[in-house]
Amino acid sequence: MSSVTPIRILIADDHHIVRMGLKAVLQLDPGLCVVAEASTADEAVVACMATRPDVTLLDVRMPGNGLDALRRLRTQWPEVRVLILTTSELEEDIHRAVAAGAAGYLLKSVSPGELAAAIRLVHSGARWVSEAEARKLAERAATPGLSPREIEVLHLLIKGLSNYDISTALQITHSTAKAHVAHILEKLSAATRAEAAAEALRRGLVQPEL
Amino acid sequence: MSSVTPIRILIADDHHIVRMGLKAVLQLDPGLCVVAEASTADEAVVACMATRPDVTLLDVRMPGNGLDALRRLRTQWPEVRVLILTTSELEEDIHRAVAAGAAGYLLKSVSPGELAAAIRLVHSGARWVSEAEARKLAERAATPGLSPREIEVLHLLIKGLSNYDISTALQITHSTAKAHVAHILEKLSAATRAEAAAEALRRGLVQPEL
DNA sequence: AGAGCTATTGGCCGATCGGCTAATGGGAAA
DNA sequence: TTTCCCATTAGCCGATCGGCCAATAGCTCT
Repeated sequence: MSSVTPIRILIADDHHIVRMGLKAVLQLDPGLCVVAEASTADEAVVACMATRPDVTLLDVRMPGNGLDALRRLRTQWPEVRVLILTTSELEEDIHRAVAAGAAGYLLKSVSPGELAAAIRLVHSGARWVSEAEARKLAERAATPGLSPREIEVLHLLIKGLSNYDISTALQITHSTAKAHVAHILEKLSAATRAEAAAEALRRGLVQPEL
Repeated sequence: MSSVTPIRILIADDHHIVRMGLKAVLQLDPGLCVVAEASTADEAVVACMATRPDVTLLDVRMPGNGLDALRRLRTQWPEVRVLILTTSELEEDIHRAVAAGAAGYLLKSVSPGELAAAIRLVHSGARWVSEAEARKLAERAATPGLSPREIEVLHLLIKGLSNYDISTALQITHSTAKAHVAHILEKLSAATRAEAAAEALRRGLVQPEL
């Protein structure tokens, strides 16, 4: 029926293999048309602004930070419809993406049929977050977020610093460091700092560095 | 020159998109030929034994455990040449794969050219591990591994259990639990259990559950 | 037969943790 | 303005941690 104007799609993913796979999958559907590709966050912004696709498939984990690209796009072109397509199942990634205005969130394990359906949904103005990810979103929404200062403390805690060492590093008092750690434990529902460290990594609140 | 017999390849990956991408990339090279596909570990074993490909591209992270599939293949057919192609950069995954007899280890961010080159290398009998992963392998080899019992303790430690709670859970003495934790801290070069937890997750020694 | 690793247990001790209560000040939201 | 969150500081106290030394026993490798 609506075979007149295919949906114009931009693919933004740093994996060459994935880009090829997406093109192969999408070109099987006559209602879809890949109009541009990008392999970095910067390229994605440029390509999106230049070609003005109907839907952008974006990986949040890519060189230059895909999430930043999403934010930049939404700032300059609020009507842009970005469908996140990634392998990250971290609560934090899902939450940040949706908070930044993503129109949908899909894992790369998605089947071609579901992908096409999600693209059409997003193009029609709806939002689409896959079931498992939506559940994580709900969980995340129910728990309080850590303050920026607490995230700082969390980083040091994970490096194995004691409360005293943390207080020295942040130029605050031992009492204050203790208070931050206590808040972190409470917000993460952790009994010990070891559990808090594991939980923070599981949620994606901090990135394991190096 | 050697255009007579193309290298026969099996693709084992649970992502439909990736399988499509690999086929698209590999079919551009006349010296390569995809003869079969699998989307689970079991399928991979069956397909590999049935088609006897020259090289198998295998993702270690797939339903049914890709590593197990590798081990089963190597047991039944020791000459099998398996090239791991995955997104996992965890030291533990790399180490286990190579220890299980993988002929190579590549990340999915690999370029088509490098992929083809690696396939040819592996087919010729050589091993190929990408540079960054080889470095991690070397680091890993230099550090002592945790004993099975220590891994057990590690799991409980990450859940936030105290030494006493660990001793109760494992039906051992407080002293023994303390000793295990002390060994864990030493082997992971961690000053505290929080750092040990983070390091263990970073290396992939334990999987964040749920 | 030693050497080495693992699992186990015991005790001592100072440092650190985590819970508790309480207070101040700034900024933001209602 | 009142309320709420955040960052900050303070003290007390029992529980826990992490380092240290020492010992027994089983297993494997040499």
